[in-house]
Amino acid sequence: MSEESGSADEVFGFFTEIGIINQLSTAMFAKSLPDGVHPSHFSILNHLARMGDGKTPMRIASAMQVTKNTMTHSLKVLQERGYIDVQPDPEDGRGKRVFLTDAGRAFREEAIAQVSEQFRHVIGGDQLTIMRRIRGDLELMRKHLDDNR
Amino acid sequence: MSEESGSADEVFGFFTEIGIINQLSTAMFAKSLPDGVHPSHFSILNHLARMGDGKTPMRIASAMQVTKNTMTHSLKVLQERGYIDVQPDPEDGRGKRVFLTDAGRAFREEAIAQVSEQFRHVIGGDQLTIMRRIRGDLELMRKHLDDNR
DNA sequence: CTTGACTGGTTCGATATCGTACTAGATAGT
DNA sequence: ACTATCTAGTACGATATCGAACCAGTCAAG
Repeated sequence: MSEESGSADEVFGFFTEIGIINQLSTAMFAKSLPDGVHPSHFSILNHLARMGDGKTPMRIASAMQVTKNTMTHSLKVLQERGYIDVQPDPEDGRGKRVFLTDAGRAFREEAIAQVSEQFRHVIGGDQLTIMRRIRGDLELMRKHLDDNR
Repeated sequence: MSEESGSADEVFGFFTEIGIINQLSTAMFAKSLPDGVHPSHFSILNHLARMGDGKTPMRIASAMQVTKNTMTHSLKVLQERGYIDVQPDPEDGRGKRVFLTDAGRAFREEAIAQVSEQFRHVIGGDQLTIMRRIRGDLELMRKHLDDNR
């Protein structure tokens, strides 16, 4: 193998490792969420709670790294469950604004409690140490990929 | 916030970062694959080429971290495309064995070339350095999650 | 042997996601 | 002011994935 395919193997192996960790953590996450609520739905609520609501669907889609189609679908689900309130954007006739309802905020709090409980059994001191150690590098990698996609 | 929710935030942020990297790399990967071939399909071919074919669907499913339902579906796609050959397991009346065809091997080679080409433009020396630096920690984390799910 | 528990694989229904195409409103160029 | 281009959101079809239910073959306990 040439040095190019050697690094290709390295790159592929790296992203494979990332993929497996993502899948295992997402599955664990999904299991600790109440029935029928997908991790991506929770992420939207979490984003709105942390960064402030009243954002447009497109802004949320960009932040969540999904297409606007997916966001339309996810918001419909959250709206049906009464966790968000979607209103027309007063400043842009095309746009909408997404607001958290009290039920949405309550649900998020509850979900965080359940997820924390679940993860407390799996994530120990060693794991936290690893997370803190490589977090910066992960952010660098993410930013680079994001800028060069 | 208490120290527990503090570490919950840390954990959540870490896995979010992992998820975004996974999504960006998968999307990039998918774009550099020929029409209609999903990254997961390629991964199966790659696994069979690297680890040797003749494995059962269940073994492949475990290695790929997907359910057997998904494997049934993926194998059907690969078979329709003529990339694999599925035969009954002579040692187990329930089981099957999956073999790569010449077309499957050729397709894998070609895909690797295309993917390498694509990634060469995005993954530079800095990124390789990061990958090498955190690869060991990622493997530790993956193993831990895998053992404790 | 025979029966009960387990395992490999398939089928079915549900869902999250994406790509393409479309509509309606906004914005820039002339 | 008009037109062309761009953008926000939706609709539709396709697909990957999962969970639950199911069938058929294996295996162990008596």
